Amino acid sequence: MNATTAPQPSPRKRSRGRPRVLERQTALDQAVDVFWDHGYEGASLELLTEATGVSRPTLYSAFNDKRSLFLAAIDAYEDGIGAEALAAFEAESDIRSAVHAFLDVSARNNTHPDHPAGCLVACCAITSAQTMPDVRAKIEHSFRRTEARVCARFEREVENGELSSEPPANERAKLLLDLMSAQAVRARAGESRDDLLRGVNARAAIVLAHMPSDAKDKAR
Amino acid sequence: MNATTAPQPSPRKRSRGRPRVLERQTALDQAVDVFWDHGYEGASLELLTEATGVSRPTLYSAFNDKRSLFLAAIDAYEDGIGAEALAAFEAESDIRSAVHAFLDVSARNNTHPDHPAGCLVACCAITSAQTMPDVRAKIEHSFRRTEARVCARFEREVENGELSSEPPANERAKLLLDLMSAQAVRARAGESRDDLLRGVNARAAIVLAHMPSDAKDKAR
DNA sequence: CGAATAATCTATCGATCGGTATTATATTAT
DNA sequence: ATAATATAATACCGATCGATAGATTATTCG
Repeated sequence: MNATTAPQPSPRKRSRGRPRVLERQTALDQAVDVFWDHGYEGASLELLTEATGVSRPTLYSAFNDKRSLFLAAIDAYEDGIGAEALAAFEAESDIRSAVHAFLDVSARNNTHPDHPAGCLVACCAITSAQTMPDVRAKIEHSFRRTEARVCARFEREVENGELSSEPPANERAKLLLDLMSAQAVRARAGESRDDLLRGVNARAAIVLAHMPSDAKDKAR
Repeated sequence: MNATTAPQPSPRKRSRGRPRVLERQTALDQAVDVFWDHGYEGASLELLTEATGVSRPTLYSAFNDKRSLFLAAIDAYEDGIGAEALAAFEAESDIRSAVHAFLDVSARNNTHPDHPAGCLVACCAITSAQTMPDVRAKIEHSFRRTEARVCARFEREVENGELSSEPPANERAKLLLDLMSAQAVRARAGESRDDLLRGVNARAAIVLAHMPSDAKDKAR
């Protein structure tokens, strides 16, 4: 769970003044789609207020400025859509199903009709990584975390004898994340949902295959 | 070779008026770095004129507007830095060396100290793919082309008996491009040149390995 | 009922955006 | 020289940028 900005008590305490109409999470979800479509620089306050349905000052009272809103939107994405692939991965008991589910959910989210193509993090925030150090740190942390969780699972499966110890679990985890990133790029470049889904089986097989990291191994 | 805008006769004909100081290719190379750093929306005319060293109207006389300049910059990138990995791939006679060179050059370009991190196409233009259809088309075309060239080479190697026919050459090609995209994302997310280069051997081995696309194949 | 409080919106800020009309400058042709 | 021509820079355009001051509205407390 991320806590970049102040929390919002769930059963909101009846307080004195005018009742709040801005629902933080809802507004964030709308903002996510705007940033996802246009990137940070391309997401104007006009687009953001239009999408969230609240005025500029209301948005600024909840989030400090556009930059903070962007960071909060990245968190919201990572806690929501961005977390689904890993959740699906961890929900499967069979490692083959788990890898498949990870890529399948990822592919579907990258081409979901209700959202922009690709991945907010891999396709949009990544652009801002060069100029906004905290965005880069956020992306790096997110990748590291997912990779660590996947790696841990792979290590368990090696112990269970379900996965070969070669290549090492951490390399296998890196590979799975690489293929996730690549799917996002492909989706953003226009690859259709069907095409992407057709590739899931092959990608899952690659991740699960026994592939010695020793480059001298014969390929023929 | 791309020809989005008017060509510039190489031994420029001595013409009547004031001699031209703007060197199209040089200006484009500078513009590439600005877009690469800031993305399309973040690359202001002020940054672009500062980088190219010419004034706004001069830039507009050579390229029609910011959008056209961006498209031309993408072309310049693809014809230059973006073409190096494929060139290195095709320059190697041994397929193992070729795959390694492709990933190695790609990794080095993604972390070159003289340029922004990552890849202009995969990390910056990709953001604009959602809002600028011709950018998306350009990316798609570029990917397709590289993939086709790699695929053709793989097919030849299968005929030569240097590569197994399973997985099919086109899947192997897709995989190599996926790993290239993933390297770009990783570089942009902050992965160091050394870390990236350390992964090249493993990635090359994955591409070269015999990995049946049949998902039922045992992974243990 | 006011008074106090809190959240909202209208209207507007200066700065910067992409883009251009105009003028200045450097060359060749006559 | 002077005219013709081509390129470049100065200065500025309206529009939009992110951000905010101040007025407005809706609620609770006394």
